[in-house]
Amino acid sequence: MEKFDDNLRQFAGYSMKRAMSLIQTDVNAALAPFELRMVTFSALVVIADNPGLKQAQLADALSIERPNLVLVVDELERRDLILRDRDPADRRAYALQVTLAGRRLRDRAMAAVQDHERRMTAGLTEDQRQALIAALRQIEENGKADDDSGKVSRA
Amino acid sequence: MEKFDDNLRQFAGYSMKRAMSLIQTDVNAALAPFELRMVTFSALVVIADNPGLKQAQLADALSIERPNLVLVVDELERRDLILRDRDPADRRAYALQVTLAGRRLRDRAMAAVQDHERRMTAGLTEDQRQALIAALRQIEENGKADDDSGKVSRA
DNA sequence: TATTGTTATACTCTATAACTATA
DNA sequence: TATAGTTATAGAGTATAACAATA
Repeated sequence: MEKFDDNLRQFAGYSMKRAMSLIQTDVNAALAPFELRMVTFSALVVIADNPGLKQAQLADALSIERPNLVLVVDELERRDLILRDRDPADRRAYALQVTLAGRRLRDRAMAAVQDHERRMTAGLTEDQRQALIAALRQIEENGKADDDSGKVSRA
Repeated sequence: MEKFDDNLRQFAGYSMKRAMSLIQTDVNAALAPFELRMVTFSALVVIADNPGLKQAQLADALSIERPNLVLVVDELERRDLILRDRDPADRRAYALQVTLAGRRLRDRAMAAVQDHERRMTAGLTEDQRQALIAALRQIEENGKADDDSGKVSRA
């Protein structure tokens, strides 16, 4: 049963949209006990791994627009998980730092997300999981290349 | 450069979100000449492949909520790409049918989406592309199973 | 002039409750 | 009472323009 969409299943994007929707639901449930969402978790991890990062750099790393990042950083700062140090060399910019509480929450959330990953990729071998991630990165590279060439030809 | 998010790259969901965002942009650009979006294209294809389908069945097949499907079907009907036949056996329901114009537009849009698929999966062998789709379907099954068990234990 | 962070805003996607007409 | 389609609405997520402070 449920083969109404057979013709769409030839497209990676179609299955990806469906898989992504379920992953989003599952990871948000996994992060709910920590009052984190996918984007706040991602920001927390990247800040912890890259002390002194500026907001613009973080937005670029996570591929989100700067205005949308402001509320994410606000939320992490309000909960004392990170702090906004002033960059002495450039007083416009913040140097983002994780706090001890932030590091501890990240560790617990990271374990929960790893559980989530194991749940969602159950039935795949580790090789298959790595091949999946590699294929997704290839698509990302292809998409970025198209994006760039579009920008260049428009410019 | 740009390895700020190395720690997040171990998660399929993280790379998937990034790949999906670029796919969405690219497929919408590919469908723009036909004034279709991903969801209207998908609905058109499934209706064409399953004449007489009811809206509730279509919503279920595409995993979108019934209220959100209404505007999608409205749009396709307004453009005379599909029509809403009344089901004589159940006067509450519509039997959705593709029109000749709808079939023709679907054919042209399908070719454009196949081009898009080739562009986005460039650099992958056909085996790798098929493995990607299989892995995504496995994740979808895992996510559905979790979803269901959640519902059961809550019920 | 250009850039950092910010505000305001708008548009899409998604989810739920409640209605109507039929069953 | 349950279901098909609909309406209204609210919440995310995402994108752009424009501003103040600083470079």
